[in-house]
Amino acid sequence: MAIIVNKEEKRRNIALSCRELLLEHGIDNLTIAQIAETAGVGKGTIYEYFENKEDIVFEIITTFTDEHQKKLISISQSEMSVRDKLFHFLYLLFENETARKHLMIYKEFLAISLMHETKEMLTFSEVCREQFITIVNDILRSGKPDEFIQVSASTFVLFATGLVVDSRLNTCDAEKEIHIFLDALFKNNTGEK
Amino acid sequence: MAIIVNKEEKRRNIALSCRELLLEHGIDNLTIAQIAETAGVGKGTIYEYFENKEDIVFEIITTFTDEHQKKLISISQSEMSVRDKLFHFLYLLFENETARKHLMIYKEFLAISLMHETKEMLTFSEVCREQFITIVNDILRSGKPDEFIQVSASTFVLFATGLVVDSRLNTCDAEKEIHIFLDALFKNNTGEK
DNA sequence: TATGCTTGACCAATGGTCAGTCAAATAAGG
DNA sequence: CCTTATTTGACTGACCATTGGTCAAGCATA
Repeated sequence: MAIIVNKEEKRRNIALSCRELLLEHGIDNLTIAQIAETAGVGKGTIYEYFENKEDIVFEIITTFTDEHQKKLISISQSEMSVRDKLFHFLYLLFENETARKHLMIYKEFLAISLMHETKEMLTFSEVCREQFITIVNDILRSGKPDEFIQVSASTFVLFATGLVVDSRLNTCDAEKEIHIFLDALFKNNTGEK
Repeated sequence: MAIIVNKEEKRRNIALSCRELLLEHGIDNLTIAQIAETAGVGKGTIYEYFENKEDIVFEIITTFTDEHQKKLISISQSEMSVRDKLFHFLYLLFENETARKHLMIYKEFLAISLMHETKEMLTFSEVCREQFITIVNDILRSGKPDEFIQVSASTFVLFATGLVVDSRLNTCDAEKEIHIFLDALFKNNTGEK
């Protein structure tokens, strides 16, 4: 017999070694040749571990979303008020330069996912959505009675998606829009007419 | 002198002749060769009237969005209640097979726009967003006093964008989500705690 | 004839393939 | 236990097909 490599691990390692490359070039300007070179393997080897280009990009993006999820959960479990938690949940992708790079990657992932609705893409997106909804529900339930607001987590997540997409426009200031959204929710909740 | 053609008109005609082609194949599986053949011109001619592939797709999509805008305005000017207007505003892209095809096109436009943030794309998206906001504001203002709800038009449009994107997922039932969203807005408005 | 529209052969870039090579582990032979 | 042969999975990069985009030549009309 010959060498047996851990396919999963190597797959992950190739992905990890190309994170910076993806941040620098964006999905569309990333070539397989670059990926192979950066990972230090031949072009053919890439196709030993990945189905196609999407598959690689997908794996790299997963390394980012894993990080993002952890941060969201840490926000959910923090000691902030419900409103502050919700704000940071939404604002996490905008709060600094690094976050904005991740936002860019996430937008490009959405782009691919919208254009080629492959089964893997959809499944992954569904899982992410479910996780987001779970986290928002945790946040909503974590509040004291006077912090209770009446809004479905799924509505919240839809707003978040819209924010990611439309934040590319100059006329859409993410921070401002989040505050407007939250103001509406919390103001309506005070019972005023 | 030789023939002088109306560039704008020919551009538009090429776009119009390729609407079905786009609906059938989707953006990514649409080739310039197909476009040229369908439009009945040589491949080189395409580049006489369009900068690049995006530019063509963009023009075709414009023929769809123009239609969509008109329908939205007609909803805005109808005699429905504010809630019904808002519902149809959001549900317009989901209500039948034809609409869903347009939805598909719009999603692919978003995909392109997210991946290549060219100046033209952004400008076009900004204009659309402004128009949507104007229409929603018209709807909100058209209500009788007892229909008044406190929500910013931009929040509404962000939700709409999120809905377009996430509607590709099985776990996101557009009609249901719209009702949940509107329920929250109109329920909160009754002043209950 | 002059002008400018039209064309399709051609080019470059790139995602993906595959026949061949390499090297480690095992088997066989002494 | 050492040496050699063999097997087999990993790896490679030249090559292929597709396709977006170019351009020199041709064509038709005023």
